[in-house]
Amino acid sequence: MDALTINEAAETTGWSPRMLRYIERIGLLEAQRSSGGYRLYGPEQLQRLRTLRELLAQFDIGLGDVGFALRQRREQPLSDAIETWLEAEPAKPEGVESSDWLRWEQQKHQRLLNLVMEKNAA
Amino acid sequence: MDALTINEAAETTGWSPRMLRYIERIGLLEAQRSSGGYRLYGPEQLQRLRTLRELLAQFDIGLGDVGFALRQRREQPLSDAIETWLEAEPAKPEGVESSDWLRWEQQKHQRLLNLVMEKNAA
DNA sequence: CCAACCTTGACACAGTCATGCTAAAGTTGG
DNA sequence: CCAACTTTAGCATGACTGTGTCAAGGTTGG
Repeated sequence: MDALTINEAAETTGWSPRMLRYIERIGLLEAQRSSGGYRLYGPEQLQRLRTLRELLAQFDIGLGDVGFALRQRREQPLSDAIETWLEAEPAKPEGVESSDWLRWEQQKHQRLLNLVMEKNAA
Repeated sequence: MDALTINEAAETTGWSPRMLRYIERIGLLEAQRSSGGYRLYGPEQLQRLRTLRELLAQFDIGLGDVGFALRQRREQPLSDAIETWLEAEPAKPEGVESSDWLRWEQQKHQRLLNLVMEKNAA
């Protein structure tokens, strides 16, 4: 069972010790602890830390993004809600073409009426 | 076909006109355009805008988070990469208990050796 | 025992996010 | 034609992100 302390781990993974603590703090990867409280990184953790770097660089995303992805996979309702919202998206409002748009605003009255109704409905 | 202009849409959805443009800019929801370039929000868009507000409030997330979710569902490789990375997570390093940790660092020599080897491997 | 390393906490700072507001210029519709 | 509204672009800001660094105080292991 080999395990590196934070500075050693930092050196092998390319992260700074500061960032290793930060990464742990935002819930992305936590290290074992020695009885005295020292963080101890095993080979598996080290690998994951390196992979994480590649991940961020390759797609130009941030730690927060990965953190959010993690949250999504943990909070199903959140994931569902977002999924639902995005689902209604690909429907690029078709069927409303030029001919219709020609009188798109024939009378503001109607629109304002809707506006009011929507207000009351809310 | 009713459609509201940006200020009207802002009023009914609770967003500010500024934010409606911002939401469009980050790719979350785009409105139709009049021949002159005015944004026109249909009932569907208005509903989605309201839903979006609830979504953010209910889970305390930001527009950027939704934007990231959108990006994930569009860029499969990104989604896969993150999924893969997260997958290796639930494995809370089991099998390494007290007894093992008692001599977790019996000799730094071994660890430093590993460190060097890892370096060379990289 | 003690030099070397680690821990948490705090101050710092450039960069991004979410917003507002203003200016210059074009659109709309009565 | 013109008042009212919209568009894009830019400056501004408070809050948060990612990162460094320093201080005071424990841990480790030879």
